[in-house]
Amino acid sequence: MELQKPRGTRDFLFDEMKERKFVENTMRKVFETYGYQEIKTPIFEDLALFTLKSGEGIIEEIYHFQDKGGRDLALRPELTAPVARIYLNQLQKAPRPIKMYYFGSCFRYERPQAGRFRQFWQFGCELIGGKSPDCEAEIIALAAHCLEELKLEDYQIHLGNLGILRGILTQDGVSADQQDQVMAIIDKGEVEELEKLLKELKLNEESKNILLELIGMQGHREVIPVVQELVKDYPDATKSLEELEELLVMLEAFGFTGYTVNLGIARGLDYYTGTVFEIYVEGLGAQKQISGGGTYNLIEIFGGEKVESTGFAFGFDRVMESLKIQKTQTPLKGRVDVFVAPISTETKLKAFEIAQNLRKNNITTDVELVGRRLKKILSFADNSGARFVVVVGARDLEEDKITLKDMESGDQEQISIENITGVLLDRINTNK
RNA sequence: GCCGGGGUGGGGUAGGUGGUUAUCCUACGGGACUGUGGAUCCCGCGACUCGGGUUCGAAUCUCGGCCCCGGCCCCA
Repeated sequence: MELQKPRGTRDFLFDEMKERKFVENTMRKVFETYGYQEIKTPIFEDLALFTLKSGEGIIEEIYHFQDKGGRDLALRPELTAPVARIYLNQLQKAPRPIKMYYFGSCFRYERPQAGRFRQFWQFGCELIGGKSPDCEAEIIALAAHCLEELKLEDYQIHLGNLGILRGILTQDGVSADQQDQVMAIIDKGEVEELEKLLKELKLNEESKNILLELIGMQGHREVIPVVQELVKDYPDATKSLEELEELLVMLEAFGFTGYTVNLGIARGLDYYTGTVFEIYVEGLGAQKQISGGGTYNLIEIFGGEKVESTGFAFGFDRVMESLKIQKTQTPLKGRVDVFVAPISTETKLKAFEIAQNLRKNNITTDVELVGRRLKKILSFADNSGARFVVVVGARDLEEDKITLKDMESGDQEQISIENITGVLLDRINTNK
């Protein structure tokens, strides 16, 4: 094998592409139902767009290069930053809230493993300039709606609010930088290490215990009063908790109650502020998360005026994998509905004419281009998934007719050329 | 960057203690069958991941690269 695709990339063949397109189109439909409009941003951007947000360390994981003008560019590792850039460049004065969605591939220089590739796709959205928790409720409902529409069965949507943990830390005088450290460890779920760090930060004993209790807290509505009691002496945390409670009430109105409240969600990113959520599917290997999002403050980091935004993205490849392991069927259509088969070279031109006529009537049609004998054509047509074959032979043509063969039943009949389109449209539509 | 398991025709595989022409299934092309498919039979096409080493001789043993699978790190 001389020519290989780069490490961590994939080719998608016909059937897989059909499945991916089905999922893509389903998501598109749902996002648009909620009033989102699609945007497309460049595959590469200034490297600075990504380092600004995530620090220089991230360069290790970015495909970056210099172009011939010496500009430092990068293949985008994610889509939130480009969307924030678009907002700053062109949409600051657009009527709010702004709802946009995107679908595109991102690139990260990482070691490939289950559910992790060097080129991968994200399908997501951003809602800029709305109000929490209203936006969050709608977005979570949207995410759940997508999965429902895709008929994915087993998944868990976990909700949390970073303001609760941060509220406690702030009140105890833990600086923002130190808080980020704490959140990072919570995100990893390493309790012992967390205790160690909290001791170093000289957090008071009571706050420490509350914090440790909170991050293990998971459940439905009933955890709210429990948390309320725990944080009652922390006004900021209490305020965030109220926001979370409000979110749950709103979610009910949006018709979604299948969530798990999980205060241990921290997200790896520093710019998330309040509500966060993640969606998990079991059995995906080390990468069980198929989606994540929340409310963040990225635009301010980029130097814009403070405007709240909420967003989330599906790891598209992981959604595909989830559907696969849960054996969810996506409809697979054949390549064409009709195959036009000339019996000999004498009838070839007539066959082209007929095929073209069908196509102009929106019937997916293939016509023999290899000059094979009829037997082979029928076999090939069958493999193509064609439901009908139009056999074009000299004998029929003398009467201005063709033979229409139904590949499922094997039945065939003579039909006059002028009626083919009508007959086929009729049968294809009633057969659906 | 680290650890473990792998890599044989287009796809799926057998062989692995070194030794003739590398097995089988499938797909593909042609024919038996010059206007009727998914059946049968015949023929054909086509592979040891790459490079070095050991050896009279390597798909097989050995070292390294590349790639795949899984895990660690990381995960915007």
